[in-house]
Amino acid sequence: MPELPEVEQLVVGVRAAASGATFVDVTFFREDIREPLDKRGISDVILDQKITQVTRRGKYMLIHTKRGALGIHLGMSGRFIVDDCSRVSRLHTHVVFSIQQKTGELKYLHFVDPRRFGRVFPATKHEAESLSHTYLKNLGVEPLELGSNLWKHLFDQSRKRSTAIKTFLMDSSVLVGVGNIYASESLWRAKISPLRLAKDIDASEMKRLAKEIIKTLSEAIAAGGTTFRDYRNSDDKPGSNQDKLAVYERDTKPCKRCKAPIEKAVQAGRSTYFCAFCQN
DNA sequence: ACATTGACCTGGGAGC
DNA sequence: TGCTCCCAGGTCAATG
Repeated sequence: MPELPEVEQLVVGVRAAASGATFVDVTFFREDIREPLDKRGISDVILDQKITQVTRRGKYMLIHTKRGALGIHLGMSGRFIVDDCSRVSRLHTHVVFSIQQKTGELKYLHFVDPRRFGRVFPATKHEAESLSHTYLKNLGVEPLELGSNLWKHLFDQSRKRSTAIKTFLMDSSVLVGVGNIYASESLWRAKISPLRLAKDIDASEMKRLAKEIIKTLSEAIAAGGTTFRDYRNSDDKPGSNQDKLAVYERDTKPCKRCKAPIEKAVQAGRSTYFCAFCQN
């Protein structure tokens, strides 16, 4: 569900509310989310601990304390809402964290996830700092951190990959943060067909693609993320980037560049949207 | 090592 | 209205 821009938005919101605050309580309402909640481990890492920083790695948010970090992944339908109220007013609220801000004010972090594909987990200090936790250790590069070197990384990693370029972009061991929406959007902007094999993309095409990935993600962050269905930021508000999408869920509608009808294909079990006329 | 598929869940929309 | 079927911003284990 949320891809890099959405998680980045979330991190900014949680950082604003939680930096310097202290975890004072946690209540678990449901333990059997994707991985059974490690209540003991979570409590050990956060309770009575001050929040030192809030960071993002790929689609994971990490809320750090002196003892380690609380890891959050929203899966497809998760929300993480900063609320003034502890009352569980939303269906599928699985965990509520109570924090006390520096001002003494209490805030409540609600983890809500209907489909339960998300994750809430503890990481030790070492696992959090060296990113060696099981969920973090195999993640590929951060597109926005690599900048102008991104194309070279993608180029090198793809030389022997006979999978489609779109599927390759969504491989989190290569590159993090690009999911189903932004993979389609970046390829449209770069005028590259999602159906082509990764190894067949030449250097100049990969430069174009890398540049468009960075632009696509950055613009989506600036627009507050993309809300198709479930995504909400930490204030429980939708983003506005869905209004700017060129191809995602626009099949049969005219291409914004050449007016040919946008097509839909299925790759690795996921829908891909593209213009067969101007993406080559 | 790499590619593909199915499994994990609930909710909403389309079609009958 | 109500039913069934299909689809959805992601990962990961299992299989070839």
